[in-house]
Amino acid sequence: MAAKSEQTRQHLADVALRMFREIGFEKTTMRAIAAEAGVSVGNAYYYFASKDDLVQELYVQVQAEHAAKADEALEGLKDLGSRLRATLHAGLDVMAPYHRFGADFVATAIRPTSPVNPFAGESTAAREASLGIFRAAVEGSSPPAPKKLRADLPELLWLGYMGIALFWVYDTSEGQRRTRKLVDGAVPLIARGLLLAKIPGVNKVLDDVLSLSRSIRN
Amino acid sequence: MAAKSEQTRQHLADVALRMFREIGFEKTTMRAIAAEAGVSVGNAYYYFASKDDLVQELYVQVQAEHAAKADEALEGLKDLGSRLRATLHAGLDVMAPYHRFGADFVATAIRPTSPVNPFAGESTAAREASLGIFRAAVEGSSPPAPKKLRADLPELLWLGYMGIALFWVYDTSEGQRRTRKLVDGAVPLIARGLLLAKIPGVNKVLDDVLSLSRSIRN
DNA sequence: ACTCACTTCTGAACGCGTTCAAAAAGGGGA
DNA sequence: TCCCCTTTTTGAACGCGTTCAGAAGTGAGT
Repeated sequence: MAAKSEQTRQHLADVALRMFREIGFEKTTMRAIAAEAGVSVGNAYYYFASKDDLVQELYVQVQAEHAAKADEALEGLKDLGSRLRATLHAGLDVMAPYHRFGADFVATAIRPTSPVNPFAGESTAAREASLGIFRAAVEGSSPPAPKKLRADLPELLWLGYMGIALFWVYDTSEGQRRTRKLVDGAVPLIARGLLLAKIPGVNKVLDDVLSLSRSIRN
Repeated sequence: MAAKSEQTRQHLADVALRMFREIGFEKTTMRAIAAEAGVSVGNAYYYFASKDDLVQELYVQVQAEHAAKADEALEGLKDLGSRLRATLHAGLDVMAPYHRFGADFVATAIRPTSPVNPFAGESTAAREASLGIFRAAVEGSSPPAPKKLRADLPELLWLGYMGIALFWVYDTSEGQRRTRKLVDGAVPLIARGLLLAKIPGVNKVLDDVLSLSRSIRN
C-alpha cells in the first residue's frame, strides 16, 4: 500500500519541521525526530537520505507558501514597487517562524553539494521556483519595467532577495523589525533607480554590466 | 617555558592548514591532525577549542597574506581602478590553494556564532582587518573617489569582495578563470559607475541609498 | 631533595549523523 | 493456506567533534 508509506514519510517531515521551529536545528537530532515520530532511526533514513534532505523539505514547503502568499498579495497591485514590496514581505512572513533556524539553514544551503543551494547548477527546481515568484511580480506590473532590463530583472531581484534573507538571518531586532525597514526603504529606491536606466550615461554602463553578466556565465 | 607551548600550538596550526589544503575539510579530522602532529586529540583541544578555531587560524593567516600582497601590489598604482583590480587579484591569489576548501569555509564562517563571521558584530578584528585592505586601496588613489562616497566606499567594495569570494567558491573553471574574468570586467564598470555619481538624478538616489544604509544600522 | 602549584598532555567516553545486515510485514499467485 | 518477492523497519555499529577526570611534566621556593 503506497498510501501508508507516504503517510509515514509525511509524518516524519511534519515532526521534523515542527521540531526545527520549536527547538532549533541542532537539538533536532535524527534520533529525536525518529523517537517523536515513533519509528526507528534507520527508518527515518529510509525516507530521508540525510538530515539535509529534511532541510530541503522545509525549503520546498516555505517556498510553496511564499509563492501562494505572494500570488494572493499581488491581487490588484499594479506598479512594480508595490508588487515587489508585497512579494518581499510575503517571503519574510513565511520565514518568520524559522528565524532561529535561519543561520543553520543558510550554512546548510550554501554548500555546493546541497540540494537546496540556489547558486549551484542553473537547472535546480528550487531555484526556478524561487525565480518564478519574482518573475510574476515583474511581469504583471504596469507601467512595465524598462525593456532592456525586463529579461534580467527577476533574477536581479531574486539575488537582492537572497541578500535580504541573509540580512534577516543576522537581524536580532524583535520581530526582525530592521529587515522590514530595509525592505520598505529599499523598494522605492529600486523603483526610482530603474527610471535612471533611461539616462544615456547610466544606460551605457548598464549595457556593459548586463553584457559582463552574460559573458561570465559561459 | 612559554616558547615550547607556542611551538606546539604553531605546529598544530601548520599541520592543520596543510591538511586543509591537501585533503580538504572533512577528511582533516581532529584525530588525523593530532596524529599527524604527534599529539593526543585532547591536547589539540587544549590549544584550539574547536575545529572552527583552526578555520579561524586559517582565515587570519590568509587575510594577513592578502594585506601584505595587496600592499606590495599597490606600489606605484594611482587610479582607483588599477588599485582595486590589484587588491582583488591579490585576494584571489592568496585564496587559490584553498579553493577546494572554500565551500566548507563559507559554511563555517556564515554562522552567527562563528568567530570568523564577517557580518556578525561590528567590532570583530577579522572584519576590521579585511576592511582596512580596501580602505588602503581607496585612500591612496588619485584622482580621489567622489567626496560623498569616500567614507562608505571601502565597506561597499569589501561587500563586493564578499560577493566575488562567494562566486569564486562556486567557480569550477580551471584556475577559477571565470572569477578572474569577473574581476577584470567589473572593475572598469565600477570605476565608470562612480563617475555617474555626479549626475544630479543619480546623485539624489545615491543620497537616499546612503541614508537608508545608515538608518538601518541602528 | 622535596613540596606545591601550575601548565601541558592523555585517552576513554558521550552524543551526533550515518550505514547496513538482517528481521518483519505485505501482497499477489498457486 | 503456503510460498516468494518486494517494501518497510529495526537497532547495533562506525567515525566524527567534543569533553573531562586525571596523569605527567615543569619550575620556583625551601
